[in-house]
Amino acid sequence: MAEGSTTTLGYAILGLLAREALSGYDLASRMRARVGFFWQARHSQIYPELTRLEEGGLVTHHVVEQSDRPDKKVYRITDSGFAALSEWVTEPPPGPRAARDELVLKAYSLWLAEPELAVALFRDQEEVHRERLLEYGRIEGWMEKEWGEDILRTDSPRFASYAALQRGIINERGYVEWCRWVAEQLERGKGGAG
Amino acid sequence: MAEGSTTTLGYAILGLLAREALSGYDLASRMRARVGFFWQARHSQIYPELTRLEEGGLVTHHVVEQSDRPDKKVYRITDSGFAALSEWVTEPPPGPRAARDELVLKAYSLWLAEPELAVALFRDQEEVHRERLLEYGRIEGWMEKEWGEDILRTDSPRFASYAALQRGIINERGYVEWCRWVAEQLERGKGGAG
DNA sequence: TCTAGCTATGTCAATAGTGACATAATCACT
DNA sequence: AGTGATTATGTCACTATTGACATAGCTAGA
Repeated sequence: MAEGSTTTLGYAILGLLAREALSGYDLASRMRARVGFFWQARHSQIYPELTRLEEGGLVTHHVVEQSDRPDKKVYRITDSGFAALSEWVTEPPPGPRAARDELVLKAYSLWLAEPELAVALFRDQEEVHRERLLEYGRIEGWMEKEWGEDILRTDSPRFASYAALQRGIINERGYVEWCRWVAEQLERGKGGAG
Repeated sequence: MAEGSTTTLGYAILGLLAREALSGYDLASRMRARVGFFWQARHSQIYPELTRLEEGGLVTHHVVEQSDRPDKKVYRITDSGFAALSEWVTEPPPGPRAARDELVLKAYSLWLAEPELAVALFRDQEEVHRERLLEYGRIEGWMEKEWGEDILRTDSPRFASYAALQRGIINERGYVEWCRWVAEQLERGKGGAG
């Protein structure tokens, strides 16, 4: 039970429920779209975690009957859940371990690759991240237009959403830059130096 | 035993063994230092994985007897291992799932935080990433000085190391920028807008 | 009526990763 | 002789995550 504490996934769920009450199904779609660019989870992870959170007293649920679609369990964060989340937010994240990135791992062995295939890979990834950057830019524009000054009101969830999005934008910008640089080196290279 | 394929961790290990023969212990320290900024693994994961790689015929080992310290098993990549690694390198990484980042997750719930504690967290993280950026910059300078033109020879492991490091540098630069921006918003904010 | 698709909730086996435990050789120092 | 650090290899229990399987209600269109 361990009242008042949970896993990182638990805090991700609480972070969403702190804004609005949601079903497991809705949480799963939020995890794909909204929060998905820095934390992901499948419904197979979410449903059991909701049970644990409820056992720990951090969320409660009630069944909502629907006529046009199947009934659902809507989960709501408790005072205890708010308290746990608020405490966790300012605790320093553990260790200096950086993120795992498979493309960088591939780059580390890139000297073994067929040059044409390597260029194709990085041009392709450049495009993937450029698309994602554009998508984030669209969301940013929407937030600025729809939310106005709220995005700078640091005690509002809108600021928090905007801040998280900024990390995504900066990250994708850097990723595009890197992919392009690698591709250019490979194109220029053709095996020889300068 | 599924000849010629392995897990991502397996390719990380092969990527190191493609450059030099190493013991499990040495691999573990490389995983902390060299490759550690984009892929990490404990020795408890590495030793079993080496066994699997050997069963799959991708690596072999021989025992090296040492007088000044305990004996060790030195692992060497096989032709089959080189082939598997070379193929994997240019395969597009799966899915569009971005990296998990706990600090961004915290940012998403930052509206619930004590403002002073939130500023402290992001100033602290800014410093952490600034330090890491400086460290990467030192390594970059060392590579450029020691390796010269080799870092642009795209069929050399030195280029591959340099390219992977570039991702780390760009990433940390962006991370520092973001932390600073968040901290500034929080300091300026004090709960009100603009 | 049948089908496809979306909403909705769950379980389960397998893989990936962490942290603790366990053992042992060797060296430097006290 | 004892202590602590480093090198060296391994196991084990637990947690985290994925992908497949399973079920079912409801709607819209062929």
